[in-house]
Amino acid sequence: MNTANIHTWVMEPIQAIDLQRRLRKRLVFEDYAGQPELIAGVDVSFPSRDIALAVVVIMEFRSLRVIDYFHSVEKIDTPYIPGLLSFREGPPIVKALSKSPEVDLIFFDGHGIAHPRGIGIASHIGLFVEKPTIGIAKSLLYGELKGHPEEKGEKAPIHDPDGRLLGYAVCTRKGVKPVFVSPGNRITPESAVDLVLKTTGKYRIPEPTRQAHILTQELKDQLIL
DNA sequence: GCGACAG
DNA sequence: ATCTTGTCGC
Repeated sequence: MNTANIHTWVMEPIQAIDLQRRLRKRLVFEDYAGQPELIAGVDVSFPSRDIALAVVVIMEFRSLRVIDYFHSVEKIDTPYIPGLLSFREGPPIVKALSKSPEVDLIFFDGHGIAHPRGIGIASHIGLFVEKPTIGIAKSLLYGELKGHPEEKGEKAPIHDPDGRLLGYAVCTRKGVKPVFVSPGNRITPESAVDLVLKTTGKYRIPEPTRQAHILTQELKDQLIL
């Protein structure tokens, strides 16, 4: 009997893949079309090979102003393997989220369901929270793109081999590579794109994730190793 | 066997 | 992700 649950992170790749196949069945495909008040952006940096620093930025949706942030530092032995990112960055992220206040929506650096087994980091971590999560990746991991958005606001669908919609490549700034948006949990591809565009300013990366990334780098330089 | 491969 | 300088373009 396998007693592995969502709180289990350390295991061999084969076991991790098996766990993903079981966990993806728990994902909820309902929609979230409300106007959030508080949102969060999550990112992770590595001050050294096996030390991960996760940051959760809390911001106000309407003003996109950073209200507060929380972080955690953890020793990580799990290597990075495409498709298993959540097993490497999950531990510090969940710990930082446990220190954070409740928000209405969370943005992650990586994919949601646009993943080989339909459960990227935004989806996996989405199972830990009771809120909608969105995955925003800087490059494609899985799925086929039909088109190339060129103007800000335009999007091109990402489909799996069977033609099912996984998410969208979204142009967040004219002339630059699009960001790949997919639902983490409890949200639809369309709403995810809508919220990404509403939280995008003058940069390619939406503010939640962008601010989290900036803080992750600044805090890294303040650590005494 | 070959190519692809989030951060 | 991380290691690293300058450089092309809006």
